[in-house]
Amino acid sequence: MSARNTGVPALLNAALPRPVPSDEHDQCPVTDVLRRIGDKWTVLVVVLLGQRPHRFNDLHRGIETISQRMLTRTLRGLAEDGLVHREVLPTNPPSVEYSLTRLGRSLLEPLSILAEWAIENQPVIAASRRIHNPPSSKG
Amino acid sequence: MSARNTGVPALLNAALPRPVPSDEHDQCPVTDVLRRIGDKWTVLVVVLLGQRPHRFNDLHRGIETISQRMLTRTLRGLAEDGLVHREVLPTNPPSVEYSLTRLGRSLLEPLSILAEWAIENQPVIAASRRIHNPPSSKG
DNA sequence: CAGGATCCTCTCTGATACTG
DNA sequence: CAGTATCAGAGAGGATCCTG
Repeated sequence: MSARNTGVPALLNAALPRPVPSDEHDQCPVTDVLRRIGDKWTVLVVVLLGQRPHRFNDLHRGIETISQRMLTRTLRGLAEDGLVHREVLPTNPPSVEYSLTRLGRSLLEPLSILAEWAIENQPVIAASRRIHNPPSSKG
Repeated sequence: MSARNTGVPALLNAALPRPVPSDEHDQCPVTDVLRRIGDKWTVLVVVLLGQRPHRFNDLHRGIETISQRMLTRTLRGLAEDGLVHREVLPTNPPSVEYSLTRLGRSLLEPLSILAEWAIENQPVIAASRRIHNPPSSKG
């Protein structure tokens, strides 16, 4: 019970002592990461690649509702950040294999913790939404 | 070294056994949470409220570059999900105090872990981006 | 003080068609 | 197979003006 029982984590508490860094917010690594994994498909792709490497159409079939365009963009963004490794295999026709880098795999841990929180508190959040968005206040 | 040394967290590994839940992805609580905190201001507001309760213009001044519109929307979303409590104080003119709920405070923990990861790996990510986005491949 | 209403811009996302 | 290019719609985000 060292850091587990800390109500307010030290890291977030120590930061932001000023009125408002303004442009510092744009360059904040936390904001940066959140905006990358906060899109529609990134996390799902990361999780799938966390299970095993995938080829492009392998992922495409694996997700079904994702468009090639978004899959391409998602993989591109992940590769650009060094979370995913893209390797062209010398087959015929050429195939491309995507896999998590060490950095990408390391993201799985904090992600799983957040996922655990989300799953655990889903009912509370859903209930709160129902209260604030009554289906219809009596008909 | 129970869960700390696990390369791939059990939670994420156990999930998604199927080809692709498709609509299940839209209702996934993890995706849901990520899309809420993945926007531009939510996390910053949560962190500020994690330090102490704030009034509306208190937050507005505290962030500076946020528009009233986005601050309103952000607080609204957070209150709707039950992460933030909105209380109208009987002052004249009326003031409104925002504070984290217990649910909101509980989010600080997983958030700080992700923040720690982001800060720790920021240099690697930035370096990867520079490699993939050369400022100009020589003239 | 704490917003609401309106207008505008940009990005995300998706559907479709085409290519090496 | 693994993409690229283009078009179109929805939502995020911001600026400005107005209100109780």
